[in-house]
Amino acid sequence: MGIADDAVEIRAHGWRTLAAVHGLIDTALERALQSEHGISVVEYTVMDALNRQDGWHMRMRQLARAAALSNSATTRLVTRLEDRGLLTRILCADDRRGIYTELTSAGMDLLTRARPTHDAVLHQALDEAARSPELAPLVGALRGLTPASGEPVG
Amino acid sequence: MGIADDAVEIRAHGWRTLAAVHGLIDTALERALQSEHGISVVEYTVMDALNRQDGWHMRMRQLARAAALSNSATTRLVTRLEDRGLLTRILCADDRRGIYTELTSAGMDLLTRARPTHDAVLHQALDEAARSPELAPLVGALRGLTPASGEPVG
DNA sequence: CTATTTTTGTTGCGCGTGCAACTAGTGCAC
DNA sequence: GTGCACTAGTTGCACGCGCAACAAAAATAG
Repeated sequence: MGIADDAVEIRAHGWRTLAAVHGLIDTALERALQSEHGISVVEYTVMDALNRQDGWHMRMRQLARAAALSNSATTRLVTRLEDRGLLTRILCADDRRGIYTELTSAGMDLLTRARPTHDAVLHQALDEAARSPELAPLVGALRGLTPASGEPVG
Repeated sequence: MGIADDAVEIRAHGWRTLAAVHGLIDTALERALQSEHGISVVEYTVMDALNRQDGWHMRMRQLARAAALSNSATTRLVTRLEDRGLLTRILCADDRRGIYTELTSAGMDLLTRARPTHDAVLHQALDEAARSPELAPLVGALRGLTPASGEPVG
């Protein structure tokens, strides 16, 4: 096996590890957020992204990128949250194609209530992943990432 | 903001980054594998896991863990692949609850054809992720993981 | 041996998703 | 101005998913 083959295998291994850790955390968060607050992980992610803008609006397209969702899924997710009164659609005046979304106060309340659950479960899931010899290295690397570097994901 | 709050924020940031990279790669792989070989990422993952056992059987439960799937999803995924002649169910004699699964030669062929696509797209997606300042650190950390340490994910 | 609990895999069901096709609005060429 | 390409968001549709309930086999208790 040559150097090039090694690189391929390292990438594949890294991807398997990444997917495993992601699945572990995602499943844990999904169950906790769903049972305790009636929202899914993507819904939490979108609301958190909106709140992170601190009063700023976000377009559907940005939301789609922030949540790694397709356009259609984003449309329906926003519709769902709007029907529940957690956010509002705001037509943009200068570009009549664009639609801004904004958290309502009810949305912020729910987010505030859900955040402790989210953070606790995330903490717990990471610890559990770190207990697996296969996943521990990635979890360790994750802890080294600093929020300071780079731009927000959305 | 205290030290504890920093830890919470670092975890949340790491998780957002992880999810973003995962989504990027997963979407790219999904499109490529689906259009070029007619299989999904999970299907490829399962077949790859089976092949990795090198002639060994795997039980449904192991497959479920390896692919981060529920029991029901695993049942249907195996049924799908079996209907396409890519793998076979093998009843286990000593434990009549257990069901082993094994790749057929057709399954191995398809896997062999799909692997170059998978590896190339993975390479490309990682490079694209590395171009984002926000995601680059994690991609770099991923390259540092070595396949030698630890046990297989399943 | 019989009763209970646990494990393994399968099905009914509702729901969220991506893709493709579509409508509506913008920007550019000329 | 008119025509054309592009972007933003929505809808029809088929499909895979998780959850809960289930059947069957094994392990454990008495």
